[in-house]
Amino acid sequence: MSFIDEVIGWYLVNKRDLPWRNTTDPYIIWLSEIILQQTRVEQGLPYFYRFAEKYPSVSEFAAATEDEILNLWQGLGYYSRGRNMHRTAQMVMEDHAGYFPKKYDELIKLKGVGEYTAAAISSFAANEAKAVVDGNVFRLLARYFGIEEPINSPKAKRVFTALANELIDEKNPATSNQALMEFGSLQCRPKNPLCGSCPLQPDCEAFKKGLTDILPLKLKKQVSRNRYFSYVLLLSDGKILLNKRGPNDIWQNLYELPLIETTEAEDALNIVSTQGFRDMFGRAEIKSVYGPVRHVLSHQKIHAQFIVIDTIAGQVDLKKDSLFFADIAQLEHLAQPKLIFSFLKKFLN
DNA sequence: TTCCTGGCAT
DNA sequence: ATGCCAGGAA
Repeated sequence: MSFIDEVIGWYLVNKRDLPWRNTTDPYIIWLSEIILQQTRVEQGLPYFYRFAEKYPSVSEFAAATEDEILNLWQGLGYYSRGRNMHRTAQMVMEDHAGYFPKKYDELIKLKGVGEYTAAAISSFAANEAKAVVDGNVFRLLARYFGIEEPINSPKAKRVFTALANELIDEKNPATSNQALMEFGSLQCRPKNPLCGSCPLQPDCEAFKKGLTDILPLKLKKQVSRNRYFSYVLLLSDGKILLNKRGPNDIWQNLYELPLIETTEAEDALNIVSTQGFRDMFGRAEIKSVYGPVRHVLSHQKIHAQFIVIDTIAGQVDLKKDSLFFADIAQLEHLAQPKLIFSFLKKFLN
């Protein structure tokens, strides 16, 4: 039996029953695929249900505000996915009369939809024979064929996509694609792959050569930079001072506390005497300090401390127009990075 | 603690 | 080539 037939046979027996596998609605499939980018099924599943329920079709999604989308997205990470989805929903309403596209060539034009997602939606919704190549497929192919090209090298995507397109079952592209990913995810998993029960074991190059632990090869990522965030918590009359983050940095359009950033770790006492702090708050009394709290992103390590201060609201200078007072009760409607909402949740309760 | 996983945009 | 996020595993 051929490689792909083995994998499909395994899939039909072992597949998980996931909600987006029981539909050919490209909107629902798109929803699930974007949520599942860089995200585990178990983590994405509750978000998928929330989005599918609140926005049953692309028109409801497009009618929402970006704040509403990001609020529902809160905690999932990679927030550009949420922002791009919002723009894409509006593109679909305007350019496609509300009919979500299902052909690869149209899908690839949408914001946040790259080669993988376009192949996934077009094959699942319209049985287009485009091979999906996600992390699971990279790993499975690298091992089975003993490919030593690092999967994050510049040419890797070309090489693996070409191979996957040769292997795809042209008669059942949707099942073929699902099967490859599910097999990679559950059987040929990153750590401790289940070679003992693997139907591909006899022909697997990595297994035969004892290379399952080192394949796929991956170039080392560079070190991350340190950033020191001193957040200022100012409560006044049941209101809290917030900042909406802007472009060209992490957490775009999300809400956080007012922030003094420094290049080194600084004591809270030094922070309140910086020009940036004085501009915003004038003189203030430090009531307490929490931290440091470390928060790791792909290329940055955030060292945060939270400085609780006391001052008179009237003295606060809101000249930075991204600063504003919000009702505490309003907080749950404003999307915040995990670092912020975890702290506020703990502090305010 | 540290390490690792995971698509797209620029 | 590099930045974006969170959480599970080691």
